[in-house]
Amino acid sequence: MNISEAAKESGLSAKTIRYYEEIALIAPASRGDNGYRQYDQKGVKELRFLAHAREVGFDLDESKQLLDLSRNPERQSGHARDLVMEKSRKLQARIAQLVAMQKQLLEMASRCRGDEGPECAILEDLAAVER
Amino acid sequence: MNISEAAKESGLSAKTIRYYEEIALIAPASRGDNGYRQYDQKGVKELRFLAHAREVGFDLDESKQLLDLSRNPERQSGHARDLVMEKSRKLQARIAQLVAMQKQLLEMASRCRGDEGPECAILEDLAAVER
DNA sequence: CTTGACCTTCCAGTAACTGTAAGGTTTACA
DNA sequence: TGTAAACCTTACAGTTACTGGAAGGTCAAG
Repeated sequence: MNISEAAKESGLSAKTIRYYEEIALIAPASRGDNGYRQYDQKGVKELRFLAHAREVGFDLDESKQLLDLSRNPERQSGHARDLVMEKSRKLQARIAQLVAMQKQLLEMASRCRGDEGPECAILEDLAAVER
Repeated sequence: MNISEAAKESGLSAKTIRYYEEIALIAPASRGDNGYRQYDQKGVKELRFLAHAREVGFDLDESKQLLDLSRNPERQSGHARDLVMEKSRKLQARIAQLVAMQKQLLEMASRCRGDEGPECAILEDLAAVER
């Protein structure tokens, strides 16, 4: 199958697939007589794996580690688990940070009349020395 | 005051301040005889404003809009409020997305023994067609 | 007078792509 | 048979918001 079908099947864009090949995240695809990249089910499965890993928040480096692990029959499941738990911890921290931002935004908005006048606590909040 | 003191006072790095000047987010600082950038309280206040806006999640473009608003005495508070509410909505969506990721990570981890053996539901989850 | 801590500019690199240009191939249809 | 749309290719630039580093000028202390 050509790259656009592999894209459809995997959930990645054709551009992204070429990019993953370029940075050696995946092996170079075999080529047809016309020079077009050819993908089989095995290739698509790897692409899907990467798409899913990215979706749940792994960066490319981590996704590659996971993929290498999945390719290795000698693997230790503890490695995959460690990666996931570490990611989960980081994600938890990031969520807490965003929740705090959100709270502050709503607080600022509630103290701003939001009419045609110039008075706005939002702008004062941002200019203040400490928060 | 020199750039490193302005950095300390504003919470930005000296590098970042130069960068903000370069992209015209702030006006070019005046220079002393030695060519060093000079900052006064007004300049520091703008830098602090930007630092705070970034901290609560605005990107540089949005931060600039807010800063322009704060500089304009003819401003309408509704504009600032709109920016904040829009950001709040986007943040809410992002948080929901991260929470969903987090949930999935924990679910995957719970189904992986995490020992020296190769069996690991995490890797199967990632390889699966749909989730 | 030299050492260290400043400051300057400029260029490269980061993450993970996306956009665009310029061109070759394939397929459908009139 | 011609041609236009829809593929494919590579290569390079742009994105966001900086950070790091090199090469060199300036300043304050001892």
